[in-house]
Amino acid sequence: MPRSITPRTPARQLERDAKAKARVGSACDDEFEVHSETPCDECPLRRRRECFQPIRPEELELIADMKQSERCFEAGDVLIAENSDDAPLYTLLEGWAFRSKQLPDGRRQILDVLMPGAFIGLQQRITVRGGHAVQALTDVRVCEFKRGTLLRLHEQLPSLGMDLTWLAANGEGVVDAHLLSVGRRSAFERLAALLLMLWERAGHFWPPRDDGSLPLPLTQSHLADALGLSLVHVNRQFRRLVREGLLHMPAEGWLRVDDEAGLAKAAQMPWPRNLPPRPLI
Amino acid sequence: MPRSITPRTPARQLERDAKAKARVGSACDDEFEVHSETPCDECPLRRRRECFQPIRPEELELIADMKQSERCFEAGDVLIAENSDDAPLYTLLEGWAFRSKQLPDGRRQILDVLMPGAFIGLQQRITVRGGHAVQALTDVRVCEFKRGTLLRLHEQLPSLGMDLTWLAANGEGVVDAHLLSVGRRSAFERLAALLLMLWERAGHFWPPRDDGSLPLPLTQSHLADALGLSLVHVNRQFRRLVREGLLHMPAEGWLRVDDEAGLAKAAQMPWPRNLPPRPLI
DNA sequence: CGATGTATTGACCAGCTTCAAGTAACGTGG
DNA sequence: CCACGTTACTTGAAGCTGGTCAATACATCG
Repeated sequence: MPRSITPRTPARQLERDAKAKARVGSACDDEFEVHSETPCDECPLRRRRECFQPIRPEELELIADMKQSERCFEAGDVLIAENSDDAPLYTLLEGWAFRSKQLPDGRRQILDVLMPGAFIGLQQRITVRGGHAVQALTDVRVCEFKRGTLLRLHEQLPSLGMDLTWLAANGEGVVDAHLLSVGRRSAFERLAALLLMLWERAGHFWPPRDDGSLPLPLTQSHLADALGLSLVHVNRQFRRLVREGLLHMPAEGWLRVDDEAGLAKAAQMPWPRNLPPRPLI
Repeated sequence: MPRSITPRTPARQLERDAKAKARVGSACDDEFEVHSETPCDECPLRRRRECFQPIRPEELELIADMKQSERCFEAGDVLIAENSDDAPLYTLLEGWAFRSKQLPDGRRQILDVLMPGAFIGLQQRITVRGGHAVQALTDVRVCEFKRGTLLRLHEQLPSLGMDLTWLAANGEGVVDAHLLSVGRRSAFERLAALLLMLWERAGHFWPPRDDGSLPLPLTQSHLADALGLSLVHVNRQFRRLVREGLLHMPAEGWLRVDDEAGLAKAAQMPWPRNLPPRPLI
């Protein structure tokens, strides 16, 4: 299986991502907004009890204290460059993003897809050796933390330090699962597994449209880079999933899974798979 | 369809790994040794200043306090099963091990190779959803920690809590790099990259033999499972690396890299790549 | 000395990439 | 309003990477 032929993402695509930066019109008007619009104790994310663990008042207070500002990025913007050694620390508040790494010749691997609540930049702060890039898939709003946040969270409230360890360890688990896919699942299984996971996670944050579909702001090119496949082959396998009645795309950017159990079977995944609530910092 | 795409590790192999458990003759006589043979403040691992960060006396004291015992496993033993929800916490003291995940039908992906100093079990303690298995490649000695170690390290010494976060985040970085390989490197590049990484890391812990070779207790079958390739194809690419004069195996289980720069070039990797010292807990 | 595990090699073929071409949707500027 | 450029999605044909099957060699071991 020539996954090793390893498709090289056309330079065109990478340029496109960069060019998106130049676009105008975003959900937020000021990229450099300095004041926090939303007080942490009213953070709408925390109301999603099924996603996030409850928090104690003193924890919330410390987090609010470490919050520096909110920032907005537009779809395609690079939040963190791959080799930045002084990356900021964010929590994703709204929108989609992804983490990726690249080979010198431009081949790109998407490591993980980020949804609200994701804690961004932990690795860059810690590991010296080349980290990963983080890029926005949609317009995005993040909460930026002050310098020294990691240390202070650990020192002042060990329970939050524990949460940081939790987030880091959980992140590794997510990549582990993805590596199993890319290494040992067929193209068909791989795509099924990824779409099922995205469908499950997206359901936690966005309400379905009237037709039951959820947003999926990944292009097939993104899916290809996430799965280690070529764009063309992702398309073929996607068509097959549709043909078999497991899912369909009512509109570009919208996905509807019609047979979750069937998709899970195609993906060789256990189902259902209730994810426990996670810490939100 | 063919699950054929992805090579399925023969059941034979997995059985073999299990059977190894039954073998006799190991470096340690008693698998259930309860007392710690080595006081933490004399831990020989800590003398490797180029690998591990220095530690303060109060940190060392707490760690020693949390140490429960040392245990030995034989090559092939399963230290942690893939779906155990109550896994212990270890630090690898001697020997080699690996982390892996499996699909229901037996296809196996090796996620990471573990060498001395590796902190084992963090993910299982944290993530509920199916974790990974940990298995010994050679006879192995580990330091087992008491229950509640994670919490106490965080609560009593935030600097150690920070180290835990460091280890977890770094672990994710390692898997990220591996995922880039499996997803986007050709078979040849992939094998070169893995061997180069193992060569580099092994050099930190084991002295070269007279012929300059280092131990490499992975069979080609292990390499295949780590790289998402078939055993046969790993062999072909390995022969090619030898043919091109980049490395060779003077004896089974021993590797000698003859041209590090050339291997790095074949692997599409930056070189040299000096790894910073890491925390040792 | 057969049994087992590991490395090696050849022959064949299939999964996936590449190349190429074509459709559709959208925004732009004339 | 309509050409025109851009991006995303589709589909077909050809060929390469890497999988499968099979057989050999070689070591270690009870």
